[in-house]
Formats: sequence, C-alpha cells, structure tokens
Amino acid sequence: MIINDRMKTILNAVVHLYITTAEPVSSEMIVCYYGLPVSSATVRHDLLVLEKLGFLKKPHTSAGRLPTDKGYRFYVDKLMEKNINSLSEEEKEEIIEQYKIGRDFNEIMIITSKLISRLTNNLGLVLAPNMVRDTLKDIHFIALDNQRLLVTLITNSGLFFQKIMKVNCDISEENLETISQIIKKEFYGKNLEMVNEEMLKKIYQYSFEYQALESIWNLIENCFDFTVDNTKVFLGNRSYILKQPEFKEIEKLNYLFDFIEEEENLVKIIKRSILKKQIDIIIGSELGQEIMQNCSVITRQYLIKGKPRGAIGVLGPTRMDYSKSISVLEFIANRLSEILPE
Amino acid sequence: MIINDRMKTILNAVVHLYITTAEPVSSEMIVCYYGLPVSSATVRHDLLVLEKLGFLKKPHTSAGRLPTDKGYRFYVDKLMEKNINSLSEEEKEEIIEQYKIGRDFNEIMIITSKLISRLTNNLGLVLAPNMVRDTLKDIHFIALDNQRLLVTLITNSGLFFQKIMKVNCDISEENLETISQIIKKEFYGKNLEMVNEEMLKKIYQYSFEYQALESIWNLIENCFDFTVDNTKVFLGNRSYILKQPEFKEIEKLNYLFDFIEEEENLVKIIKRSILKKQIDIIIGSELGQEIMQNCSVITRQYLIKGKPRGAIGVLGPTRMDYSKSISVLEFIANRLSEILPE
DNA sequence: ATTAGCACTCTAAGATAGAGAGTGCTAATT
DNA sequence: AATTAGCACTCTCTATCTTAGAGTGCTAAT
Repeated sequence: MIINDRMKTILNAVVHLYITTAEPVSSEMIVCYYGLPVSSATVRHDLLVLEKLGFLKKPHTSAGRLPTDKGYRFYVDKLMEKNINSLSEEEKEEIIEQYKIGRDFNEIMIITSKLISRLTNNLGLVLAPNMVRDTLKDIHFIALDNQRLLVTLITNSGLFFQKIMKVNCDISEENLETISQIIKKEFYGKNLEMVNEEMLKKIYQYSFEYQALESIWNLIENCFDFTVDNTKVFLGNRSYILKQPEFKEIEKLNYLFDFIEEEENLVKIIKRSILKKQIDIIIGSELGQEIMQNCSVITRQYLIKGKPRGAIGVLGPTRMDYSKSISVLEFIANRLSEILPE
Repeated sequence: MIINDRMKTILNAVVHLYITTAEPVSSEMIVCYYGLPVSSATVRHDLLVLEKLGFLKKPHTSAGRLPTDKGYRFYVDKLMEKNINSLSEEEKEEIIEQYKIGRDFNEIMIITSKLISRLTNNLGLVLAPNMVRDTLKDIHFIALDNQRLLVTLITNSGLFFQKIMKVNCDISEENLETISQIIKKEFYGKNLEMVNEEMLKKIYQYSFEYQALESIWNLIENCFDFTVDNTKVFLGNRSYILKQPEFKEIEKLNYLFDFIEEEENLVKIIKRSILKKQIDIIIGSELGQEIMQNCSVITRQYLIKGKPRGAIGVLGPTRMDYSKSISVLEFIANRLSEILPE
C-alpha cells in the first residue's frame, strides 16, 4: 500500500481538525472543511487504508478517526509546514518585551516558563543551564553579616553558582583573600566536577601549611559539597494545560501532576535534547512512560556563548498544536540565547 | 439559644468526622464514633439547633451535616486542641533534615513550599522576605565576563538582592571601586526604597564630577530601576491538593488554579499576616473571594534577625486538617527563623 | 429532657430506550 | 479501476424512569 498525495492531504486534515476540535474526525468533516473534489465515501476508503497502515485509529466502531502516535509522527516529519511565522506580531513583541528588563537568572527562567505556558496553552518547561562541564574562573566571598558569607563561584561561561556559608567565628578579610587566592591558584580553569572532587584533598594539604585557616577550610569543605549537576527544571503555569479536554477526568490529571512534579522525570526527557540542534519532538509512547502515553513534549536547546547549555520545552497532550509550539520555542530560544551571555 | 457542652462536643465531632471522611456526618455516626451517652434522636435535636445557629448545614434535606464557615471558625477558635505535637518524630526529623544543607536563598523557599505541601497534603505557600524597609549596607560588583556585571546589594538584615548589568564597554576595576564608594557614601543606612528613588538624582549630580564614569552611571540607572517590593510567592507541589475530593470536578480546579497562579491574589492574602504573631486562619468566605469560598488559608510569619519579614502558609479546602496544618507551619516557621540569619 | 418509631425526602445507581453520528459494504456508475 | 450513492449496522450519548438506601424531622410515649 502506497500513500498517495490525496491520502497525505486527508491525513493532514485529520490531524488539523483533531487538533482544533479535539473530536474524532469524520469523512464528511474532511470533505466539508477541505473542499476535496471527491465524495465522503472515497475519503472513507482512504481513511480505512490509513487506519490499516497505523496512522489513524477510531475510539469505537461508529466514530470518526484520530491520529495515532505514528500518525502524528508522519505529520510532524513530512506534512507540517514549518512556518515560523505562525507567531503574530503582538506575540513576538510580548516576548521581546519580557526580556527587556535586566533580570536575575532565576527570574529569567521563571518568566520564560510562564511565557511558554501562556503562548502554547500548555505547560512551559525550562531546563536551567548545566555547569558540570564549566571550569572555574573566579571565586568571591561577600560578607552578608558577621555570621554568613555569600560564596559566588563564577565559571568560564559567565554563569555563577552561589552558596551561603555559615561561619561561627570571625573571619578576617585577609584570611578570605588568602583562601580565594589558593582556590584560584589550584583550581583556575579546572572542571567544576573536578573542583568538587579534589577540594577535600586540597583542604587537607593546605591545612598543614596554614593552620590558622583550619576552621575555615572545614566550612569550605561543607560549602563545596555541592552537586554540580544540579539540573533544575522550571515549570510554567499549570492553569492552561488544565483546561485541555484530555484532562477533564481528574484521574488523568493526577497521573500527569504526579509525573511532572517529580523533577527527575522531566530532566530525563529534556536533557537529551540539549545537544540537538533542531527542535526535538517526542510523541506519546515515544516518551517511554506508560502514564504519559497521551502527552507529547517538544524541546529546543538554547545557547550560552554560542554553546548549547540548556533547553526549553512544551508539554501538552499529543493533540497539541505542534506547529505553533515549535514557533514559540524557536523564537523564545533565540531570544534567550541572545539575552544570556553571548 | 445557648450552646451547652454536649453541643460543643457534637459540633467538634461533626468537624472531625467531616475533615477525615469528607462526607456529610449523620447523627448515627456521631453517636457511634464518639460514644455519646445519648441516642441519635437527641443528637439530631442538637444538630437542628446548631444548624439554626448557623454552625452547620446540609447539602440536601435527607443528608448528614457539615460545618459552615461559622462552624469551622468556632471549632478553630474554641474547640480545637492546639496540639503542636501532632507532628510525628519522623516528620520533625524530615523537616530538620531538609534544612541541614547550606542552600541558597531561592532553594530554601522552594524546598519549604514543597515540604509544606507534602506534610499537609495541600498547597504549601512561601512569601519571600520583603526588603522595602531594609537599608543599604553594602554593594558589590563582580565581573561575570567582559560584558556583564553581577551587582549584589546587601541589606542591614543580611538579605541580598542581585541584578545582572550589561556593559558594552570595558569598565576598569578602579572605576567600579569609585562607584561603589560613592554609592556607599551616599546611601549607606538609607532605606532601599529611598535608594531607588534618589539614585537618579545622584547619578546626575555625580556625572558632572566624574565625567569618565558617565556611561557607567547610565547603566546603573537601569540597574537600580528595580521594584524593591518584589514580593514573590513560592508555590509547593500541586499534586496533593489535586487529590482532595472537593476538586474532583475539573471546573472547580480550573477556578482554583486561575486564582493561585495569579501571584498578586496570594500576595494580598498572605501579606497581611506577616506582622501577626500568631497563626492566622482565614476560612472560606472570609477570604473575600467568591471563587475561593470553599478554601481556607492558614499562614504564619517567620523572622529574620528577630523581625517578622515574611510568611509561610497552607492553602486547602475549608475541610482541611487545621490542627495538623498549624503544627506543620509552626514547626517549619521556627526552623526557618533559625536558619535565616538570626 | 430524652427516645423509639415512622413517614417523608432526596440522592445515587442501575436499567431501558431512542436519537444520531459515522462507519463499512455493496452495487451501480463513470 | 476508481468513485460514488445508498443503506444496514454499530456504538455512544442523553434522557427518563425506577429503586434502594441513607438520613432526617416530627410525634407520641417514657
């Protein structure tokens, strides 16, 4: 069986109509809305073939048809117009507007996830940049008060990482200076992961040399016991996806929320797309999660200093508007890559 | 009509049973579970009185009874045992454990909101400390790369506030030092709100004196155009409240989410409790929000350096476990006040 | 003041029936 | 060989009805 052009048109029609109406699509509907020069009976014949090929399915014998995951896949790969201009001028302006104000890093992630939610009517996702492969460039100690230090670690890509360090003794600026000198000398240009691992050894080594610093070294030891791989996912507004008809049964919603609020689940899905240059679309069962069978995730890398460092995404029902979502992600990822250090 | 002791017991019983079963409570149930030395007919008589007084209501004629907002209010004010020990040892340990690691500020807020969600089975809320009344203590510029500066503003209470400043020209350390000296000199000890307002004037004043710094002043102008009153609400996991039977209809859930994801709504509710020394309980219609009529919010201030600066809270259906929620909030607020600078 | 007894009310759940949507097949047509 | 009109068939969805059961409120007796 070969898929001819008309069948492609029909498949495309089913996907489109199903995406917009959320109802199984009948042969009549297709003829009506797409003005095909054939009768509904002919369309029905083609539908039958498309179903046999696994692109479509019926919820029950006397219902219209809707795309299978394979159907969506074909649509996304072969049929969908990659029309980046499906964003209106207003929407583009809205996005640009959001990034004008000089925000701090966390805020940018939050804003972005909410923006994606609003524009796609689904759940926006942002995977914060991962610093595992970054190298140490600088370290600063700032006294917040006489008991707490703010330690700021700056990496080669201009990202930073902060911890608050509790000190129970007075620490002179001089000592801090010595320490930051030592750390810089020992670890400058070294991989953060290595810094993490070797800090302990160095602490012991130097604690002989600078006995006065011993107590501080202990603090630093705790302070640097950080998991560099602190991949963080920011979720946008949930209120939009809540309104999607596929979640009108509370039970499905429960499964969805249990899944998405377990951070690792999403990290696993999004992470793999950081290094992909193209939009990454994962449809339904491709997610490999029983619970998420009727959801799709679309992701897009973003760059920092020209290098892929994180990703943004949309999570919605498989019946989501792929074209629109892609446009939104492309546009926002590009903005983000501009905003974040080039 | 006077409420005698038996009636109080009965009201208490209705609240308890309704909280645990989520079903209207019958006279029989009360006798059965509370071993009252009277018959169900007598209980029915009292129930009638309690209903006439407005403490109870029936969903329909032949159903059991459940508390009205007034009923919950009476329960909360007069009947409920304020038993802080309703937390198990394990739960306490779990809380303490969470705060052992030296986390950054944002993380603490996130962790806390999630912790509250999990322990109360409802939605945890955290209102980040407000810095409007803080005064400037210190300012630091850290170069992230040759195009961006991390500006850290430290306040008298040891809180800090950060912005990223984009610079399109090289700025010498010397110049930065001069600027931070000037800012410290002019604004040290001054209210942040005032700093915000007067920065502009000062910039013009000094731009005559130090013409070399002009371009930097412009940047700082943008940088300090911050709303100090950036009250931020952190929401914990939604998955728990989703499972409450009052939200089994998707429509109600939609209303709820539309409300809670509009940050100002929650800020308005929580803000007022920052200065209250006691647990603050707002029941149903007391929230003054049509949409939130069947929800309650419980809040508790937390301290920084002994002063009330923010609040944590729980949002759940009016049929929530007030006693448990209060215990959770008390305990966490105390931990938080210890963790954050004393 | 309390209680047993009972009629009454309302809901929740199950059963039944009919309308309507949409299909798949067949036979006729182009 | 492809297309189409016609139609029987299937399944869902909605409405209506019925019944069981839970729980009340009232009355009269204790």
